Amino acid sequence: MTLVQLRHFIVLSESGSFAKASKLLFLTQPALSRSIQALEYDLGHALFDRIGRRIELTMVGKQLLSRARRLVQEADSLKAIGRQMQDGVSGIVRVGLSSGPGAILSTPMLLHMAQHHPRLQLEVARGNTELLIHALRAQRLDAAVVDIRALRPAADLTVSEQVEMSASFLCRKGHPLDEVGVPVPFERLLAYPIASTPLSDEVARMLTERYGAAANPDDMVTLRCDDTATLVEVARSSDAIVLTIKAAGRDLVPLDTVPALNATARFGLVTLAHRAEVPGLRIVRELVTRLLTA
Amino acid sequence: MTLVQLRHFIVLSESGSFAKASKLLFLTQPALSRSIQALEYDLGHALFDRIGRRIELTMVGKQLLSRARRLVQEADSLKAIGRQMQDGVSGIVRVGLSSGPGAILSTPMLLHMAQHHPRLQLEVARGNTELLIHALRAQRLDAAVVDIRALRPAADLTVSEQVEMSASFLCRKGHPLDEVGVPVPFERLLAYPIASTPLSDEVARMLTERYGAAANPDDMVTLRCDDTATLVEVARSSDAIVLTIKAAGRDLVPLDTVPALNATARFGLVTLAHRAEVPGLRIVRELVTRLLTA
DNA sequence: TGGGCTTACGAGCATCGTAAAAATC
DNA sequence: GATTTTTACGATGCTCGTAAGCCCA
Repeated sequence: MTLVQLRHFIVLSESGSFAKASKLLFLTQPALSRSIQALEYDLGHALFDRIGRRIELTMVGKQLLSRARRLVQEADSLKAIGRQMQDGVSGIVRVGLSSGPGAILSTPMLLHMAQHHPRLQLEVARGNTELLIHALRAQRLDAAVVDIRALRPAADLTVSEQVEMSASFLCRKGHPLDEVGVPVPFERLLAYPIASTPLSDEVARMLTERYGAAANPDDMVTLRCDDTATLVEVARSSDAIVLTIKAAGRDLVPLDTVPALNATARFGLVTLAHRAEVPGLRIVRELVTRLLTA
Repeated sequence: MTLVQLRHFIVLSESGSFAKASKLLFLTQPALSRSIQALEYDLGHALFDRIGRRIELTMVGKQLLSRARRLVQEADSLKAIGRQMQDGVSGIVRVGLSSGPGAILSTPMLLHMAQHHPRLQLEVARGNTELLIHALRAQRLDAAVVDIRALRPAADLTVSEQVEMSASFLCRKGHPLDEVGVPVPFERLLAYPIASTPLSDEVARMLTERYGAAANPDDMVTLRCDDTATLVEVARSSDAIVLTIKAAGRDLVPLDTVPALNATARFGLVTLAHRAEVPGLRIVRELVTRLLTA
């Protein structure tokens, strides 16, 4: 018994003749004839009476027809669901965003989903990289977007959609240091509160090499917070200077420090290696790339 | 997407490895591997994560598994119902019995069904041959057991299970004519009431040829009734003599008339030609043969 | 005689099993 | 090195389409 045979059975019962049904099924008459014969043999009983040039459902055929209909319908539904999940237009995706990506992506991502993929559930988790990776490994997340420089390389993780974003010291418009076209010596920054997320050793090393011991984050940073968005808000409403990627605060002013900072952060989408992706992740993936490179 | 593939999917998800599943499915490992691959391709998404030598259901796989289970289960059920109807162990059979067969078959048939096929509905209709054949053509009966000599041959009717049964004049035990081993001249019968169902022209002709004009049923038969069982009961409780098949009244005594009657009735099971039988009819068919030849 | 279903036969396609390769532990 | 999955390849089997046969109006 085959799903194809059941489809033939159904169409034949509806069209009332092998000739018509075979056309509807894009088959030749003999092929349909054999298909029905095979089904009848398999079920152990004739489904149709061949009365001269007319056919008619047998008692058994009538009883089995309704069941065959339901079966085929469910098969179609199963396949449709499979394809739907492939498109990622429905289902659930759980994405973790670390501080920087969170500030840039959270709002536009949720917005985009609400507008363009109403049937796709998106769960955004915020947290530091270590926490997110742990959740990813525990399969409580499907993906995480983090600074991959803060990520210890691991064989069970795959990084994709990597984007490098330039970082800088940022201040509010109208800040005392906001003098257009005028480079600012690093020392002048220290007159203001410096805000930053916890920085990796790599970044700390770069800072001290460039600006001296005073740039050691342990000393330099006065406002430390996991959440970049909060830091940006602080810089926006005060004279505090925030060290972060420029894209996180587009309404803030990047300061031209001397020597130039020339720092970047490298964001990437981390998933478990050798694991099939949740279908909806395809959309998230594209979105992340688009939003970060915009 | 194939039912076979879905079965493979289910077994694989339960066994947890291609190797085990392939053994359970009586397949080689590569065959199973390809089957799953084909299904995954068809559904548009991986169903299993291949993690080293271990496999694990993907999110999509988990969602589709339950549906696949239900689908396969219903397919099995459909097939089972088909086969069950084939065996005829359930369903409904409507059989018409004319006078003679009714007397012999009604009770034992209903009894047998009640005892051995409790899930098979049997409807027994009694009536004369003409009435039964009409009901058969109108598809209000699935079969009729009648004297086929009283049946006008017709292309749309099929006769099977033909059995010839000897008929005789029967009287009760202890009847004045019941003298063991002593043949009875036909004329002596006429001293008693003669009971019979309406007889066909063929039988009438035979009677007059053998015993003379006095044997013309129109004159000879004094008790005429459609129902053989009733006639037998009359003969059982009176001196009436009944002309019918011996099997209809096993407790009655067949009379050795001179010349010998040597009459038979030819019973057969009539169905519509070119029509698939109701499944349960197989059992009825066997039962009729068995009861009539016993 | 024509329309409709079935049987016969050769071709194409899918699935299978065996064997070899790749990958993991 | 052993076990498990995947890929390669030749063989079997199934289903299809064309053509011929059969049957009923």
